[in-house]
Amino acid sequence: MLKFSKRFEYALIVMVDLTERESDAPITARSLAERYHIPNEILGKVMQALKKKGLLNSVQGVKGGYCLKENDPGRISLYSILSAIDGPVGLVYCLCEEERDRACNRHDNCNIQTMMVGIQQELINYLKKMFLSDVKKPKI
Amino acid sequence: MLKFSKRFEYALIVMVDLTERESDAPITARSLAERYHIPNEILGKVMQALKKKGLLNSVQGVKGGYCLKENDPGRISLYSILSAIDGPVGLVYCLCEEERDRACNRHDNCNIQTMMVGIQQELINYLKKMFLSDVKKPKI
DNA sequence: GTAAATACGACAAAATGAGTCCGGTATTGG
DNA sequence: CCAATACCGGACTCATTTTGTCGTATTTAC
Repeated sequence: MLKFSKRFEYALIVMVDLTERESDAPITARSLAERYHIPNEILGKVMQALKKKGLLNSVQGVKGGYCLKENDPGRISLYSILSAIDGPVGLVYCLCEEERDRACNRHDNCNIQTMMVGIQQELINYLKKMFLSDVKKPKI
Repeated sequence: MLKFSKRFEYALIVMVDLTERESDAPITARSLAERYHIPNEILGKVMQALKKKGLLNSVQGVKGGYCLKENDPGRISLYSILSAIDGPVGLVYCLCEEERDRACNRHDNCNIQTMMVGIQQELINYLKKMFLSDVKKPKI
């Protein structure tokens, strides 16, 4: 039904939260989970994924936690967050590199592929141009 | 994972097909299903939905079938097709009128709502501006 | 050493989507 | 009239995906 995943929502929430903090002391996943009413373990995995993709740094052990790798919210695009969590954007299977095998069997007589490419590109371009710094002032 | 539904793909395929025909004689759902390798009953329901939403006309009985209600492909927007099949676009539950009850429990301290509204509006605007006549010449 | 935290994999539960089956109604053509 | 065709629509199953849970390591501050 064309919905963002919860995981992406969670990721967005914590990324925005982290950009709004002054201190860059590491924040635990647990404290963020409690603050935003997100299941603990889930948020843990989401943040691990964000770390793996180079969006967050992590510190293990007591007093550990996560903090932004790139501190300038004007350089963190929504696209980087989305693709970190949900993998590469592919509105239909045949446009998703890693899922080509699940594509339809229309191939040569597919009459909508060109259109799909256009829609997808438009969406991706927009998400690449939207940064966390744009939160309060959405581009119409 | 932010994917269009198969039903929407199917709807798009048949709508494009119908705009490319010269004759406006009704086409059976079955023949289109066979042509594009789409399960018969599924396509039937998709086209029924398109009819209900005023995008197609239908003729019952032998020699019956479906044809476009609006013949000018420059007046059929992708948005009208998407919302006919998948209901109103709502990238997250809290932005979907009919699913407010499933929204999160962050409410007042949700820090991403403004951003979400922006993304969704951008997508909707684009889909409203894209018509079937733009199929072969996608806007970059 | 213990407690608190990340890291990670396997699993369970819930939600969604895709597809099937059934019977009904309308219309054409013989 | 009758049979065949095709639209209509609801209930259901099945598969996939998403979401969430559990358990267990590993790291580190104190």
